[in-house]
Amino acid sequence: MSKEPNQSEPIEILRELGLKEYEARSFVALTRVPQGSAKEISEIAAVPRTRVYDAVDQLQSYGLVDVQHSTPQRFRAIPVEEAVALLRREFDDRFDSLRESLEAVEPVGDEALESGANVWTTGGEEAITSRATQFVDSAEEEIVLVLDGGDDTELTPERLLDQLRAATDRGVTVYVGALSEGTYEEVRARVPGVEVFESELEWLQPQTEKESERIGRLLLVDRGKVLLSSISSGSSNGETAIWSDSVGNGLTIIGRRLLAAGLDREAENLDNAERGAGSHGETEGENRDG
Amino acid sequence: MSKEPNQSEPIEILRELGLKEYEARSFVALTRVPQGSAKEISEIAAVPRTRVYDAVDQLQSYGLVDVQHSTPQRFRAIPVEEAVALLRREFDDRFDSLRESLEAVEPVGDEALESGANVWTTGGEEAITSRATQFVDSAEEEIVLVLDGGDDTELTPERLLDQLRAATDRGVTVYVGALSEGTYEEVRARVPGVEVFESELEWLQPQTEKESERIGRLLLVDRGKVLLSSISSGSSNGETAIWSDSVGNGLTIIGRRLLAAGLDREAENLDNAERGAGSHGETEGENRDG
DNA sequence: GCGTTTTGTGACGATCCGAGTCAACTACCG
DNA sequence: CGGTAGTTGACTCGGATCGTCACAAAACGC
Repeated sequence: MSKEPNQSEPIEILRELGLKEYEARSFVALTRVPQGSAKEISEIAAVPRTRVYDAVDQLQSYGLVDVQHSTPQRFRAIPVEEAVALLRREFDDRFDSLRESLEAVEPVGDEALESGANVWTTGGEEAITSRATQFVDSAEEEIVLVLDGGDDTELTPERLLDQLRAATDRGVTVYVGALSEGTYEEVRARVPGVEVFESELEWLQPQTEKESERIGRLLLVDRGKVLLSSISSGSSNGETAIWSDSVGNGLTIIGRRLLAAGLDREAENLDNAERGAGSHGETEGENRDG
Repeated sequence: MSKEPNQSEPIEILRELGLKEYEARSFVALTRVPQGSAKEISEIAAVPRTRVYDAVDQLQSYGLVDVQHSTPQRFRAIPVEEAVALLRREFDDRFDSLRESLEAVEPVGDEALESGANVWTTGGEEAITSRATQFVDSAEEEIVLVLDGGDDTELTPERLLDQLRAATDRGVTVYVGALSEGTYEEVRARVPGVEVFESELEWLQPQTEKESERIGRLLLVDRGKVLLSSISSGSSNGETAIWSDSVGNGLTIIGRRLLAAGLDREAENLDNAERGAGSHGETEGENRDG
């Protein structure tokens, strides 16, 4: 990927950090040359000459470039190291302010929070991992985790594995169903006390080729909390998860049944437990392939 | 209901972090209540009800809120702590990527950099302090620093004072002209070996009341490097500095003469040194306004 | 069961900001 | 003195966002 230095990447990032197109382009151009005039910048950055001045003016007020008020003017970017450090500090301050101000105005609601009584959905790999970690943390007896590993995304980050091990250490039984060799080995190595089963859950993977979504992770904690994430390969957002921490809802029933195929080797009796519940048919019977 | 004026601050910050107006408002509203429906959010956040859905949808893809797909839908913000951490991580990644990509494409220029041969201007307190610190660091013999302290802005941050002391430790003579009592004392306490003079430089402060700019700091290093910053009280950007690290230009001459009033007590002879130079005028006399 | 209210989805116009172009003004050079 | 290059400001255009509305679907009350 080092074929053609994609100089559009830093521009993109700088835009995300709040710079305008011209500002970002001009700055990147300036980092590629010891110093430059408006004309040179215009040529390197593909920015209209007459707009370079505005852009650089802004950049200067940010402290990212130095300006020489000669004729013609000459511009110079501060070292990359310095620039990144500058921006980082700036945003760090914002994060601090954000937390303060958010915590300051938070109290408004008076109703007690009725935590976990239904099914929620969460987006974003980070947030989902966070939720999964919380679930694992709260486990008292049993954890069942099925992963569709062996791909690009990192569904088993350090902290999640750490929490899994912590769970085993405190006596929680951990079952892991791995759908790929890599995940299988990795989990086994990191979490010694785990019970790994190569489940018969291959059907979790795309059943119809056309579908652009596939299962990411499936987590069942203490037979009451369930998290199921899907990953859309489309251009839209990445991982989305539905989860619940309350027992007795449809999702839990489904989750149990999904896991039953792999679990009944380990604990056959539990299968019976919700077989009764399943027999009268959930309305949630989505995706029941023929 | 009750609109506290300060709840607009987190919204502002969130916008700076890339969220849209409605997204920011909705999120802040959600942090103020354990959970809420679209209607409630609409009322708290002053966002059109029908647009709450779009906003929350985005927030969910960011991982900042959880969505309950019931009827009516219910929304819930992740804890503030978590949200800030999430955003912080996200931006940290961007900074890393930025640095990598910037350093990857940097080499383009072929002309050797002719460092410091003229007058530059820099914007932003951070960047200016950075530049000043570099100057102090490079000092070998003498440092002259005049501060207009006694105000809101922090023109003498820790690191600058530290560098000043380091300079004295390595044998550099440091003169400090303090225009206010507070600055005077602070510098004296932090930098033991310093020569402090209460200069006759009061004229550095606004001479005409209408002017909205005043001198921030004036730094002269080794009789060759000069940094002069002004602070505009206006609505525009804050501190701006002009500086040069080359001897013999007009700014240096001016800077020396400016300091002469305070310095000739300490070293009267130097005043004569550039009196001759100033008389016949430099060719670099750019910006010779008036 | 039926009508009303609330909720969710989509579309539409208004508005704002940034991108891009142009022309005029100023400073430098021959 | 005229030509060239540099610099600034004003202008148009387009896309994104804001704000409103209309309508279908679902829930609720009688």
